[in-house]
Amino acid sequence: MTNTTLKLLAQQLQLSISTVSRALKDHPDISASTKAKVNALAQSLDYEPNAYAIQLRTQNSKILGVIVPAISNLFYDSFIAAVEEESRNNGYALMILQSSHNPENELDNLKIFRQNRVSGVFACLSSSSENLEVYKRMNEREIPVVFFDIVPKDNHFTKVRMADERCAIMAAEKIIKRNSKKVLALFGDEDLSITQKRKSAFQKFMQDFAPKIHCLIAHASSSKEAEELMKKFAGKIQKPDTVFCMTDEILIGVMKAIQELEIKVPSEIGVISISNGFIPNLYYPHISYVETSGHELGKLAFIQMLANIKGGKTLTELTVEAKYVEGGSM
Amino acid sequence: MTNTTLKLLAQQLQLSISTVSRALKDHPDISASTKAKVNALAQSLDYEPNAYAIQLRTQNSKILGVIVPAISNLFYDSFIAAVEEESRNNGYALMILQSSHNPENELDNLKIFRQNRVSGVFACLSSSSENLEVYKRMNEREIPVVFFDIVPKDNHFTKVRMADERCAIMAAEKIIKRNSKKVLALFGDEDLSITQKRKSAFQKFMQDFAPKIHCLIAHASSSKEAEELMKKFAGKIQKPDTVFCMTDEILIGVMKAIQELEIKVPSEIGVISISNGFIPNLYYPHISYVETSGHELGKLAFIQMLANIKGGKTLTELTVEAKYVEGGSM
DNA sequence: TTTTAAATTGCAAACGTTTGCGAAAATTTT
DNA sequence: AAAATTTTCGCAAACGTTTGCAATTTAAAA
Repeated sequence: MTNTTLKLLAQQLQLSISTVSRALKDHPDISASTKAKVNALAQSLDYEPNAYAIQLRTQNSKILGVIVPAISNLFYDSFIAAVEEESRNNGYALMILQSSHNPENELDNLKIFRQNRVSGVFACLSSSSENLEVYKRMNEREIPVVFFDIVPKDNHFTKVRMADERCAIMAAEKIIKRNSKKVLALFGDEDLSITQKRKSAFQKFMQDFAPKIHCLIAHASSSKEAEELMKKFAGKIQKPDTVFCMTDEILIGVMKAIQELEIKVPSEIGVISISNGFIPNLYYPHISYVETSGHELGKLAFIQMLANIKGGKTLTELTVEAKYVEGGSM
Repeated sequence: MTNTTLKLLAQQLQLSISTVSRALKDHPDISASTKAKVNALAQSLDYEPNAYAIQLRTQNSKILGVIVPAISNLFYDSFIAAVEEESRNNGYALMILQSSHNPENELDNLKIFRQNRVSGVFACLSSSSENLEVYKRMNEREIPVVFFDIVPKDNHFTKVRMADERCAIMAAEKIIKRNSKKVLALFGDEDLSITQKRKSAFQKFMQDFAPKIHCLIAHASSSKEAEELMKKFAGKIQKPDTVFCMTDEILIGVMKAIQELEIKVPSEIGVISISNGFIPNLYYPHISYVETSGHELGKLAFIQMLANIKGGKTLTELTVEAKYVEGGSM
């Protein structure tokens, strides 16, 4: 069965295509009676405008692209969910592609976006040492790009991210309040900018406000590594009394070790993490965490995108504030 | 900066648009020398075909739609990830929308898909008692629909899902092998078809092969409910020695209760679940589970989609097999 | 050299919209 | 009743492709 088109409607009504088109969008030039007729027929033939034709004609796709390293990820999926929601409410549809942490895929994805003439793209870099040429090219073509989470240092771009420094500092505050003596602080991959930010803020704050607390800093680039680090340090004579986990991934590893070694939380060890809350709430007691909401970030990103699309360039770096959520682990 | 078009290339090369078009797609009619010239210029002006124009002309969008109840979900996101991967490898782009468990959103989403003339849609029903009219309308318009996971009973549609009965039976087998005396079996929302399938298969198998095992059946429609049920039954005089969790959601609740009550796994209680593995592996010991892979399902769904697009109708219900993954909880 | 065949390219229509502008019809003003 | 105005509508071009067919050029055969 062939789709109903303006042409078809026009023929059946003995009207011109342009009249039908205008009638359907309630153009003042068209009389109420014709509008009624047109709408009625359109309804009954369930006419649905062909998005391609519209986009071709208007050069405005009403489609936004999203690139994430991986869709199945507790943080990104809530980001996506938020962006999707906002998009739908604003008449945009979403095209989502994942780079699988592979810069090559990222290029392919961007190509698809360009070919589909998306109105804008949300991008999370798949690696820190990224070639930003492509993104510059997007900007040249006047396709706004809003970076989120893992953003380039270059400030020719619009960026939204969590207030990473604040997150780390809030966690540090709690650790100090708890009267910890020895803390194990586990961070992620060393050359991720997010790691650097969180780590340096954390270290500085601890240094400045509680120089007596003994701080063990270590990096783990996987859950497994975090688990092993935790086991290693828990085996030492002077065990840490608090452990700080920079991400969910690390928390997962740490908790595995804690469960296996049957260490009591919070009496034997305090645990605090930065997370969106899903993982921390899986355990008993719930793990206390500084909340980084993918959802909030998504909403902020969307606002930025809209601003970019509408009003030309707004090159800023925005952050969303975090808050501390008390579990029972501290 | 305006986008490069065939027209522009043609002008610069003093060729006709059609020649340029053919040259770019390596049409045999065009001489090698012109092809070279055209390609060179296209390259340097980085020409990228306008997908809308192509789609308008060819009536073939190369875009697939996906509707899930929620993107941020451990099962669906791996499904999406798989479909995305396959799609990209086959030259399709993905448009993903979520219904947020709201049939009204589902309708909106389908509308967007129709307007974008997607080549096909993967759909997971947002509620069991769904009005399938819209989907029939999709089929009338020759837009293939492949249902996954939560599928309609009506068999006018192509469906892929987990082999739910087999999953439940495999779990039951393990429970019997373990010499359980009293098992608590927790299922999800009672009127979901997936619940019905898993439950009836489970019950029948237990009845047939181990009628002496005392089976407590209960339903929980949230993690919280599962937690409370678990606590309730663990408080009884005759505690269950094995608990079966139909989904991740239920497992999460059960594990919270188990951790809180400090019940030892597996010595005091055995735990088995149906899951994709992420949640079960968060605990120590790892929870044994029957694996339902969103990834596998995604791949199967994509194959079905391709078949539908290419070769007309193939109305079948396919299932992907499950396998048992030993953790340390049984 | 002429005829025939093959290789190479261009013309023009079509896909389904939107929109500036002009034309016709209906209404109001002189 | 004629002129001026307003309301209502249609024409046609444009967006960037693809593709059947015709036209031209080149090479091969007679």
